[in-house]
Amino acid sequence: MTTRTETLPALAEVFREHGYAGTSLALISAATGLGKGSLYHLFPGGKAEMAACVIEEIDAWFEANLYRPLREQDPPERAISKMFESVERYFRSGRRVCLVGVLALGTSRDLFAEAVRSYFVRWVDALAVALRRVGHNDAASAALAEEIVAQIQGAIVLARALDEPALFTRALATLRSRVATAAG
Amino acid sequence: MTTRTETLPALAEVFREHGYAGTSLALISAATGLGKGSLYHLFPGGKAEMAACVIEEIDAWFEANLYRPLREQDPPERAISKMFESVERYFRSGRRVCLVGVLALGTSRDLFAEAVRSYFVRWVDALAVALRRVGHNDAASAALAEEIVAQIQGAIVLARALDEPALFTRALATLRSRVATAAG
DNA sequence: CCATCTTTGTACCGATCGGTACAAACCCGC
DNA sequence: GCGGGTTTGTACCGATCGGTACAAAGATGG
Repeated sequence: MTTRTETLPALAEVFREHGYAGTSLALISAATGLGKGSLYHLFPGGKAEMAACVIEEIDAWFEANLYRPLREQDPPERAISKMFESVERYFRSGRRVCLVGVLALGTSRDLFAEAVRSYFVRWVDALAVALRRVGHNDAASAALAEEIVAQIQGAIVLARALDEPALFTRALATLRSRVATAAG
Repeated sequence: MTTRTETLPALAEVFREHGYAGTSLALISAATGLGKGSLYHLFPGGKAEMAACVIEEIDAWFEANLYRPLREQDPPERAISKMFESVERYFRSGRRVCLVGVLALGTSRDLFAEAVRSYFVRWVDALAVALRRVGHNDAASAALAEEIVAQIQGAIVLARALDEPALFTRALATLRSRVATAAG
Protein backbone atom coordinates (compact mmCIF):
# COMPACT_ATOMS: atom_id res chain seq x y z
CA MET A 1 0.00 0.00 0.00
CA THR A 2 1.40 3.32 -1.07
CA THR A 3 0.01 6.74 -0.29
CA ARG A 4 -0.02 9.74 -2.55
CA THR A 5 2.31 11.77 -0.39
CA GLU A 6 4.98 9.09 -0.49
CA THR A 7 5.20 9.24 -4.25
CA LEU A 8 5.31 13.03 -4.51
CA PRO A 9 9.07 13.51 -3.99
CA ALA A 10 9.91 11.04 -6.76
CA LEU A 11 7.22 12.55 -8.97
CA ALA A 12 8.54 16.04 -8.37
CA GLU A 13 12.04 14.99 -9.31
CA VAL A 14 10.87 13.48 -12.59
CA PHE A 15 8.90 16.57 -13.55
CA ARG A 16 11.86 18.78 -12.67
CA GLU A 17 14.23 16.67 -14.74
CA HIS A 18 12.10 16.31 -17.85
CA GLY A 19 9.57 19.10 -17.70
CA TYR A 20 5.85 18.49 -18.03
CA ALA A 21 5.83 17.57 -21.71
CA GLY A 22 8.93 15.42 -21.41
CA THR A 23 7.63 13.37 -18.52
CA SER A 24 6.03 10.15 -19.74
CA LEU A 25 4.10 7.66 -17.69
CA ALA A 26 6.91 5.20 -18.35
CA LEU A 27 9.38 7.57 -16.68
CA ILE A 28 6.98 8.14 -13.81
CA SER A 29 6.50 4.42 -13.41
CA ALA A 30 10.24 3.85 -13.30
CA ALA A 31 10.86 6.71 -10.88
CA THR A 32 8.16 5.68 -8.43
CA GLY A 33 8.41 1.93 -8.89
CA LEU A 34 4.64 1.88 -9.35
CA GLY A 35 2.71 0.35 -12.23
CA LYS A 36 0.07 2.21 -14.14
CA GLY A 37 -2.59 0.53 -12.08
CA SER A 38 -1.32 2.02 -8.85
CA LEU A 39 -0.59 5.37 -10.41
CA TYR A 40 -4.09 5.81 -11.78
CA HIS A 41 -5.51 4.51 -8.55
CA LEU A 42 -3.67 7.23 -6.64
CA PHE A 43 -4.14 9.92 -9.29
CA PRO A 44 -7.31 9.26 -11.30
CA GLY A 45 -6.65 12.46 -13.20
CA GLY A 46 -3.42 11.10 -14.66
CA LYS A 47 -0.38 13.19 -15.44
CA ALA A 48 -2.13 16.50 -14.96
CA GLU A 49 -3.30 15.58 -11.49
CA MET A 50 0.14 14.30 -10.54
CA ALA A 51 1.73 17.56 -11.59
CA ALA A 52 -0.95 19.55 -9.81
CA CYS A 53 -0.33 17.60 -6.59
CA VAL A 54 3.40 18.09 -6.90
CA ILE A 55 2.97 21.82 -7.35
CA GLU A 56 0.61 21.93 -4.42
CA GLU A 57 3.13 20.23 -2.17
CA ILE A 58 5.97 22.44 -3.32
CA ASP A 59 3.77 25.45 -2.73
CA ALA A 60 2.86 24.28 0.75
CA TRP A 61 6.52 23.67 1.58
CA PHE A 62 7.51 27.15 0.48
CA GLU A 63 4.59 28.66 2.31
CA ALA A 64 5.51 26.96 5.57
CA ASN A 65 9.29 27.23 5.32
CA LEU A 66 9.79 30.53 3.55
CA TYR A 67 6.76 32.71 3.04
CA ARG A 68 5.21 32.55 6.48
CA PRO A 69 8.51 33.13 8.32
CA LEU A 70 9.23 36.04 6.01
CA ARG A 71 5.92 37.63 6.86
CA GLU A 72 5.75 36.85 10.56
CA GLN A 73 8.98 35.66 12.11
CA ASP A 74 11.06 38.03 14.22
CA PRO A 75 13.54 39.39 13.66
CA PRO A 76 12.88 39.78 9.93
CA GLU A 77 16.61 39.83 9.21
CA ARG A 78 16.78 36.31 10.51
CA ALA A 79 13.84 35.17 8.38
CA ILE A 80 15.52 36.58 5.28
CA SER A 81 18.77 34.91 6.16
CA LYS A 82 16.94 31.63 6.68
CA MET A 83 15.29 32.05 3.31
CA PHE A 84 18.65 32.19 1.58
CA GLU A 85 19.78 29.11 3.50
CA SER A 86 16.63 27.22 2.56
CA VAL A 87 16.89 28.27 -1.07
CA GLU A 88 20.51 27.18 -1.24
CA ARG A 89 19.64 23.80 0.23
CA TYR A 90 16.38 23.30 -1.65
CA PHE A 91 17.84 23.99 -5.07
CA ARG A 92 20.94 21.99 -4.27
CA SER A 93 23.20 24.91 -5.05
CA GLY A 94 21.62 25.31 -8.44
CA ARG A 95 21.91 21.67 -9.39
CA ARG A 96 18.21 21.28 -8.90
CA VAL A 97 15.81 23.18 -11.06
CA CYS A 98 12.75 25.14 -9.92
CA LEU A 99 9.77 23.18 -11.22
CA VAL A 100 7.44 26.15 -11.00
CA GLY A 101 9.93 28.22 -12.99
CA VAL A 102 10.17 25.49 -15.61
CA LEU A 103 6.39 25.35 -15.89
CA ALA A 104 6.27 29.13 -16.22
CA LEU A 105 8.44 28.97 -19.34
CA GLY A 106 6.56 26.16 -21.10
CA THR A 107 3.17 25.86 -22.72
CA SER A 108 2.10 23.90 -19.66
CA ARG A 109 2.00 27.30 -18.02
CA ASP A 110 -1.58 27.57 -19.23
CA LEU A 111 -2.53 24.37 -17.41
CA PHE A 112 -1.09 25.56 -14.13
CA ALA A 113 -1.22 29.29 -14.67
CA GLU A 114 -2.92 30.16 -11.41
CA ALA A 115 -0.68 27.95 -9.25
CA VAL A 116 2.46 29.26 -10.94
CA ARG A 117 1.31 32.82 -10.55
CA SER A 118 0.38 32.42 -6.93
CA TYR A 119 3.69 30.76 -6.04
CA PHE A 120 5.72 33.68 -7.34
CA VAL A 121 3.35 36.43 -6.24
CA ARG A 122 3.39 35.13 -2.70
CA TRP A 123 7.14 34.69 -2.69
CA VAL A 124 7.72 38.26 -3.85
CA ASP A 125 5.07 39.65 -1.51
CA ALA A 126 6.31 37.77 1.54
CA LEU A 127 9.86 38.91 0.88
CA ALA A 128 8.68 42.48 0.40
CA VAL A 129 6.90 42.33 3.75
CA ALA A 130 10.10 41.16 5.43
CA LEU A 131 12.11 43.91 3.78
CA ARG A 132 9.59 46.48 4.88
CA ARG A 133 9.81 45.14 8.39
CA VAL A 134 13.56 45.60 8.19
CA GLY A 135 13.02 49.26 7.51
CA HIS A 136 12.79 49.80 3.77
CA ASN A 137 10.02 51.93 2.39
CA ASP A 138 7.24 50.29 0.43
CA ALA A 139 8.51 50.99 -3.06
CA ALA A 140 12.07 49.91 -2.35
CA SER A 141 10.88 46.72 -0.65
CA ALA A 142 8.67 45.69 -3.54
CA ALA A 143 11.37 46.42 -6.09
CA LEU A 144 14.12 44.64 -4.20
CA ALA A 145 11.93 41.61 -3.51
CA GLU A 146 11.13 41.27 -7.19
CA GLU A 147 14.79 41.60 -8.04
CA ILE A 148 15.87 38.96 -5.55
CA VAL A 149 13.36 36.33 -6.66
CA ALA A 150 14.24 36.97 -10.30
CA GLN A 151 17.94 36.75 -9.49
CA ILE A 152 17.43 33.38 -7.82
CA GLN A 153 15.55 32.05 -10.83
CA GLY A 154 18.12 33.40 -13.24
CA ALA A 155 20.97 32.01 -11.21
CA ILE A 156 19.44 28.55 -11.50
CA VAL A 157 19.30 28.90 -15.29
CA LEU A 158 22.87 30.17 -15.47
CA ALA A 159 24.31 27.67 -13.02
CA ARG A 160 22.79 24.82 -15.01
CA ALA A 161 23.79 26.26 -18.35
CA LEU A 162 27.40 26.67 -17.29
CA ASP A 163 27.30 23.49 -15.21
CA GLU A 164 28.74 25.58 -12.43
CA PRO A 165 26.82 25.25 -9.15
CA ALA A 166 29.21 27.69 -7.49
CA LEU A 167 27.59 30.45 -9.51
CA PHE A 168 24.32 29.86 -7.70
CA THR A 169 25.92 30.00 -4.28
CA ARG A 170 27.81 33.12 -5.31
CA ALA A 171 24.60 34.80 -6.50
CA LEU A 172 22.93 34.11 -3.18
CA ALA A 173 25.89 35.53 -1.27
CA THR A 174 25.74 38.70 -3.34
CA LEU A 175 22.02 39.05 -2.68
CA ARG A 176 22.58 38.58 1.04
CA SER A 177 25.12 41.31 1.20
CA ARG A 178 22.94 43.56 -0.91
CA VAL A 179 20.06 43.16 1.53
CA ALA A 180 22.43 43.78 4.45
CA THR A 181 23.97 46.97 3.08
CA ALA A 182 20.68 48.31 1.79
CA ALA A 183 19.22 47.77 5.24
CA GLY A 184 22.01 49.72 6.94
CA MET B 1 11.72 25.83 -53.04
CA THR B 2 12.42 26.77 -49.47
CA THR B 3 15.78 27.32 -47.86
CA ARG B 4 16.82 26.36 -44.39
CA THR B 5 17.30 29.90 -43.22
CA GLU B 6 13.78 30.86 -44.17
CA THR B 7 12.29 28.24 -41.89
CA LEU B 8 14.48 29.03 -38.88
CA PRO B 9 12.39 31.88 -37.42
CA ALA B 10 9.24 29.76 -37.39
CA LEU B 11 11.19 26.80 -36.05
CA ALA B 12 12.70 28.91 -33.30
CA GLU B 13 9.28 30.15 -32.26
CA VAL B 14 7.90 26.63 -31.99
CA PHE B 15 10.82 25.43 -29.90
CA ARG B 16 10.51 28.45 -27.65
CA GLU B 17 6.79 27.90 -27.20
CA HIS B 18 6.84 24.18 -26.53
CA GLY B 19 10.39 23.36 -25.47
CA TYR B 20 12.41 20.65 -27.14
CA ALA B 21 10.47 17.68 -25.78
CA GLY B 22 7.13 19.33 -26.38
CA THR B 23 7.80 20.18 -30.00
CA SER B 24 6.42 17.51 -32.31
CA LEU B 25 6.95 17.21 -36.03
CA ALA B 26 3.26 17.90 -36.43
CA LEU B 27 3.68 21.26 -34.68
CA ILE B 28 6.75 22.02 -36.75
CA SER B 29 4.91 21.12 -39.91
CA ALA B 30 2.05 23.41 -39.00
CA ALA B 31 4.32 26.29 -38.00
CA THR B 32 6.47 26.16 -41.12
CA GLY B 33 3.77 25.07 -43.56
CA LEU B 34 6.14 22.36 -44.76
CA GLY B 35 5.40 18.64 -45.02
CA LYS B 36 7.64 16.01 -43.55
CA GLY B 37 9.21 15.46 -46.94
CA SER B 38 10.50 19.00 -47.15
CA LEU B 39 11.50 19.09 -43.52
CA TYR B 40 13.64 15.99 -43.71
CA HIS B 41 15.03 17.17 -47.00
CA LEU B 42 16.21 20.41 -45.37
CA PHE B 43 17.18 18.79 -42.06
CA PRO B 44 18.18 15.15 -42.60
CA GLY B 45 19.02 14.93 -38.91
CA GLY B 46 15.41 15.56 -37.92
CA LYS B 47 14.33 17.39 -34.81
CA ALA B 48 17.79 17.44 -33.27
CA GLU B 49 19.33 19.07 -36.33
CA MET B 50 16.52 21.61 -36.53
CA ALA B 51 17.08 22.61 -32.92
CA ALA B 52 20.84 22.74 -33.43
CA CYS B 53 20.41 25.05 -36.43
CA VAL B 54 18.04 27.28 -34.51
CA ILE B 55 20.50 27.57 -31.65
CA GLU B 56 23.29 28.30 -34.06
CA GLU B 57 21.35 31.13 -35.63
CA ILE B 58 20.35 32.58 -32.30
CA ASP B 59 23.95 32.38 -31.20
CA ALA B 60 25.14 34.12 -34.32
CA TRP B 61 22.58 36.86 -33.87
CA PHE B 62 23.64 37.51 -30.30
CA GLU B 63 27.28 37.42 -31.29
CA ALA B 64 26.81 40.00 -34.00
CA ASN B 65 24.30 42.26 -32.26
CA LEU B 66 25.34 42.05 -28.63
CA TYR B 67 28.59 40.30 -27.85
CA ARG B 68 30.84 41.87 -30.44
CA PRO B 69 29.63 45.42 -29.81
CA LEU B 70 30.08 44.85 -26.08
CA ARG B 71 33.66 43.81 -26.64
CA GLU B 72 34.66 46.28 -29.30
CA GLN B 73 32.29 49.16 -29.85
CA ASP B 74 33.13 52.58 -28.48
CA PRO B 75 32.07 54.03 -26.22
CA PRO B 76 31.34 50.93 -24.09
CA GLU B 77 28.54 52.74 -22.28
CA ARG B 78 26.73 52.94 -25.56
CA ALA B 79 27.25 49.26 -26.32
CA ILE B 80 25.81 48.34 -22.94
CA SER B 81 22.86 50.63 -23.45
CA LYS B 82 22.28 49.10 -26.87
CA MET B 83 22.42 45.65 -25.29
CA PHE B 84 19.54 46.50 -22.98
CA GLU B 85 17.58 47.88 -25.91
CA SER B 86 18.20 44.77 -27.98
CA VAL B 87 17.32 42.48 -25.10
CA GLU B 88 14.09 44.36 -24.47
CA ARG B 89 13.15 44.10 -28.11
CA TYR B 90 14.37 40.55 -28.67
CA PHE B 91 12.52 39.06 -25.72
CA ARG B 92 9.44 41.12 -26.51
CA SER B 93 9.41 42.66 -23.04
CA GLY B 94 9.48 39.24 -21.46
CA ARG B 95 6.64 37.86 -23.53
CA ARG B 96 9.11 35.82 -25.49
CA VAL B 97 11.15 33.16 -23.76
CA CYS B 98 14.89 32.57 -24.09
CA LEU B 99 15.23 29.28 -25.95
CA VAL B 100 18.75 28.70 -24.73
CA GLY B 101 17.60 29.26 -21.17
CA VAL B 102 14.75 26.82 -21.64
CA LEU B 103 17.13 24.22 -23.00
CA ALA B 104 19.46 24.79 -20.06
CA LEU B 105 16.69 23.79 -17.65
CA GLY B 106 15.57 20.64 -19.46
CA THR B 107 17.09 17.24 -20.07
CA SER B 108 17.73 18.38 -23.61
CA ARG B 109 20.56 20.36 -22.05
CA ASP B 110 22.73 17.28 -22.52
CA LEU B 111 22.07 17.26 -26.25
CA PHE B 112 23.06 20.89 -26.64
CA ALA B 113 25.29 21.30 -23.61
CA GLU B 114 28.21 22.88 -25.40
CA ALA B 115 26.12 25.35 -27.40
CA VAL B 116 24.15 26.37 -24.32
CA ARG B 117 27.31 26.80 -22.29
CA SER B 118 29.03 28.82 -24.96
CA TYR B 119 26.07 31.14 -25.44
CA PHE B 120 26.02 32.15 -21.79
CA VAL B 121 29.77 32.14 -21.24
CA ARG B 122 30.26 34.49 -24.15
CA TRP B 123 27.41 36.74 -23.07
CA VAL B 124 28.80 37.09 -19.56
CA ASP B 125 32.35 37.52 -20.80
CA ALA B 126 31.48 40.11 -23.41
CA LEU B 127 29.50 42.09 -20.88
CA ALA B 128 32.36 41.87 -18.39
CA VAL B 129 34.74 43.21 -21.02
CA ALA B 130 32.44 46.17 -21.62
CA LEU B 131 32.16 46.87 -17.91
CA ARG B 132 35.91 46.75 -17.56
CA ARG B 133 36.22 49.17 -20.41
CA VAL B 134 33.86 51.48 -18.56
CA GLY B 135 36.25 51.50 -15.66
CA HIS B 136 35.34 48.69 -13.27
CA ASN B 137 38.05 46.46 -11.95
CA ASP B 138 38.20 42.86 -13.15
CA ALA B 139 36.46 41.22 -10.22
CA ALA B 140 33.61 43.71 -10.08
CA SER B 141 33.08 43.48 -13.84
CA ALA B 142 32.88 39.70 -13.84
CA ALA B 143 30.52 39.64 -10.86
CA LEU B 144 28.24 42.35 -12.22
CA ALA B 145 28.12 40.77 -15.67
CA GLU B 146 27.07 37.45 -14.20
CA GLU B 147 24.45 39.17 -12.11
CA ILE B 148 23.01 41.08 -15.04
CA VAL B 149 22.67 38.07 -17.32
CA ALA B 150 21.09 36.06 -14.52
CA GLN B 151 18.72 38.91 -13.75
CA ILE B 152 17.60 39.01 -17.37
CA GLN B 153 16.92 35.28 -17.40
CA GLY B 154 15.11 35.42 -14.08
CA ALA B 155 13.06 38.39 -15.18
CA ILE B 156 11.84 36.37 -18.17
CA VAL B 157 10.73 33.58 -15.87
CA LEU B 158 9.00 35.95 -13.49
CA ALA B 159 7.39 38.08 -16.16
CA ARG B 160 5.89 34.96 -17.76
CA ALA B 161 4.86 33.45 -14.46
CA LEU B 162 3.03 36.59 -13.40
CA ASP B 163 1.90 37.30 -16.94
CA GLU B 164 3.25 40.78 -16.39
CA PRO B 165 5.59 41.94 -19.16
CA ALA B 166 6.09 45.25 -17.38
CA LEU B 167 8.15 43.39 -14.80
CA PHE B 168 10.71 42.57 -17.46
CA THR B 169 10.99 46.14 -18.66
CA ARG B 170 11.25 47.31 -15.07
CA ALA B 171 14.05 44.83 -14.35
CA LEU B 172 16.01 46.07 -17.33
CA ALA B 173 15.58 49.68 -16.22
CA THR B 174 16.88 48.82 -12.77
CA LEU B 175 19.89 47.07 -14.26
CA ARG B 176 20.61 50.07 -16.46
CA SER B 177 20.63 52.45 -13.57
CA ARG B 178 22.74 50.06 -11.54
CA VAL B 179 25.37 49.98 -14.26
CA ALA B 180 25.23 53.76 -14.54
CA THR B 181 25.63 54.51 -10.82
CA ALA B 182 28.25 51.79 -10.33
CA ALA B 183 30.22 53.33 -13.19
CA GLY B 184 30.18 56.83 -11.70
C1' DC C 1 9.94 19.82 -75.34
C1' DC C 2 12.34 16.56 -73.26
C1' DA C 3 15.59 14.39 -69.79
C1' DT C 4 17.26 15.12 -65.37
C1' DC C 5 17.61 16.45 -60.91
C1' DT C 6 15.56 18.68 -56.92
C1' DT C 7 11.67 19.52 -53.98
C1' DT C 8 7.42 18.02 -51.98
C1' DG C 9 3.14 15.38 -50.29
C1' DT C 10 1.58 11.21 -48.59
C1' DA C 11 1.32 6.66 -47.08
C1' DC C 12 3.38 3.97 -43.96
C1' DC C 13 6.73 2.04 -40.25
C1' DG C 14 7.49 0.32 -35.38
C1' DA C 15 7.58 2.50 -30.96
C1' DT C 16 5.61 4.94 -27.57
C1' DC C 17 2.20 8.11 -25.94
C1' DG C 18 -1.69 8.83 -22.08
C1' DG C 19 -5.35 6.26 -20.48
C1' DT C 20 -8.72 2.12 -19.51
C1' DA C 21 -10.26 -2.56 -18.24
C1' DC C 22 -9.97 -6.07 -15.38
C1' DA C 23 -8.51 -10.06 -13.02
C1' DA C 24 -5.12 -11.73 -9.78
C1' DA C 25 -2.95 -10.67 -5.40
C1' DC C 26 -3.27 -8.59 -1.31
C1' DC C 27 -4.85 -6.97 3.25
C1' DC C 28 -8.25 -6.64 6.63
C1' DG C 29 -12.05 -7.63 10.34
C1' DC C 30 -13.95 -11.57 11.93
C1' DG D 1 -9.00 -19.13 7.24
C1' DC D 2 -12.49 -17.00 5.07
C1' DG D 3 -15.13 -13.18 2.59
C1' DG D 4 -14.98 -8.32 0.94
C1' DG D 5 -12.82 -4.37 -0.22
C1' DT D 6 -8.51 -2.35 -1.66
C1' DT D 7 -4.17 -2.28 -4.17
C1' DT D 8 -1.58 -3.76 -8.06
C1' DG D 9 0.29 -5.81 -12.55
C1' DT D 10 -0.74 -6.51 -17.17
C1' DA D 11 -2.86 -6.60 -21.47
C1' DC D 12 -4.82 -3.61 -24.38
C1' DC D 13 -6.93 0.80 -26.62
C1' DG D 14 -6.68 4.48 -30.30
C1' DA D 15 -3.70 8.33 -31.12
C1' DT D 16 0.46 10.22 -31.94
C1' DC D 17 5.37 10.00 -31.79
C1' DG D 18 9.94 10.59 -34.85
C1' DG D 19 11.44 8.85 -38.98
C1' DT D 20 11.50 6.45 -43.81
C1' DA D 21 10.07 5.26 -48.59
C1' DC D 22 8.77 6.68 -52.62
C1' DA D 23 6.29 8.45 -56.36
C1' DA D 24 4.14 12.70 -58.13
C1' DA D 25 5.22 17.40 -59.08
C1' DG D 26 8.37 21.27 -60.09
C1' DA D 27 12.16 23.30 -61.58
C1' DT D 28 16.42 23.36 -64.69
C1' DG D 29 19.63 22.95 -68.55
C1' DG D 30 19.89 21.78 -73.27
